[in-house]
Amino acid sequence: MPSPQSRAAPPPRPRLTREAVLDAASGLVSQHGPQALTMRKLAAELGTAVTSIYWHVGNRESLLEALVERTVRELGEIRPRGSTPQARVVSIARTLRRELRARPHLIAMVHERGLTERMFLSAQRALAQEAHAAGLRGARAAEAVRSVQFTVIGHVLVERNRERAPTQRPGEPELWEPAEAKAADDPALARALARPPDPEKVFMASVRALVEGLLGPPDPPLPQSL
Amino acid sequence: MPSPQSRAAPPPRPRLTREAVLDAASGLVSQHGPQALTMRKLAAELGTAVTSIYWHVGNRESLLEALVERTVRELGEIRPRGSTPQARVVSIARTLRRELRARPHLIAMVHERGLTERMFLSAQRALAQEAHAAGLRGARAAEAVRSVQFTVIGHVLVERNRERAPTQRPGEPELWEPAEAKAADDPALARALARPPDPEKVFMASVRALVEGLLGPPDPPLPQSL
DNA sequence: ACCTGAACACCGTTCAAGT
DNA sequence: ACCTGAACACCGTTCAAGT
Repeated sequence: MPSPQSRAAPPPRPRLTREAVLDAASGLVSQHGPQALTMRKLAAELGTAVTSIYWHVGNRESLLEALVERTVRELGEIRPRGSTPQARVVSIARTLRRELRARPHLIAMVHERGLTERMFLSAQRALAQEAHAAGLRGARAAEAVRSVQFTVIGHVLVERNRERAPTQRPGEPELWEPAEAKAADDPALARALARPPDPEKVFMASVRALVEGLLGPPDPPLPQSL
Repeated sequence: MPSPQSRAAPPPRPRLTREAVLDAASGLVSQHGPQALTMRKLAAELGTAVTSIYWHVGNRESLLEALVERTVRELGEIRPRGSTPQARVVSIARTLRRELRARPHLIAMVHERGLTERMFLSAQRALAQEAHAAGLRGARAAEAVRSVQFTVIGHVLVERNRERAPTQRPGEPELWEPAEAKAADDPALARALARPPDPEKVFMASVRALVEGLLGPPDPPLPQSL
């Protein structure tokens, strides 16, 4: 007898709980996407009747909502690094990108439910501080904050889009092949566009150019030996 | 007798055709989103048996694929306007934004299937030309093209996200209310962030800043009186 | 308070049969 | 070549009934 107080009871399946349901659901979604989450599969995974799940989480839609809510909450505080406002804004952008890319399916669900922006509120505060430090004030500073915010979120969405893309015909390679390239005035440009882009490079180049356009070039942090 | 060759035939329902199926499906999707497109509703709309549809389009998934294909094809050629490369790039960005926002549901489907980028190939060509005209060459020009491309697509995705968003609690207004604003060093900034952003303004500010960061300030088109 | 199976109304898809 | 209804395997959800 493994446990003294309950003899002959069926194996120690712990009581079904809302948390257990969410965990199992999160597992299904993380691995195979939300379409893999059916109430019947979930029940099988949990070893309960389908209808028990309804008692704990209401219905499928509010189950998904709970998962999204959890994901939004999980995205932690942002700690900017760097010695100039420009560098710190770039570091915020970088951190956000990394966090988002770690949870593709769940982030997609957050996006579908229109909560992407809410997930970014703490980042928004950090950006506001840096805009202020760079000398921007009032409405202009707010505009800069939002430009960075929209651009970062946007790039992450575009990247995700590219990753899910099936092989595209006609794709960039075909369209920028030598034939076209000869006609172009810049063969090196044509060749570069024929290669698949490095999304991280594009992201960093965009963010740097945007930040410079918004905040201007950084002040030299210290008088150098010159 | 309305038509001589066929007396007593049931009303002149024209033969079911692939095009008719696509049109009806497109209507359902455009108005109520892809989840409103069920094979049974579609059949009812067309006045045929559910199974007839399968003969013409295969199955639901390839029907949706055909709709997406159509949408990608419909996005026309881009005609840049303006007298400097900078202005022309901005005009390209503007046009793309408008085209995309005219077909929200279909564009979302293009996005879900990872074809957003393919839809942008003609725009990419136009951007490459402008980057070249601005003096960028080779890999640097390609990077600029992609920065603009990613940024524009990204902003459109973010905007769509915001539009579908349910009212968010806690939202920006609550989080940037006076209480917080007092603590901030810039009350005007806090007030500006408490107001809902004007997406068009954010878009234009981002694109302008990005283009300046990438291409530099435009040359004066003509020597001015000074 | 928690769990259950039966039943309902919906799906997409296949298939043999019609014309 | 085109269209049909019946049937299958799957859904999410409700509900009365159990403990």
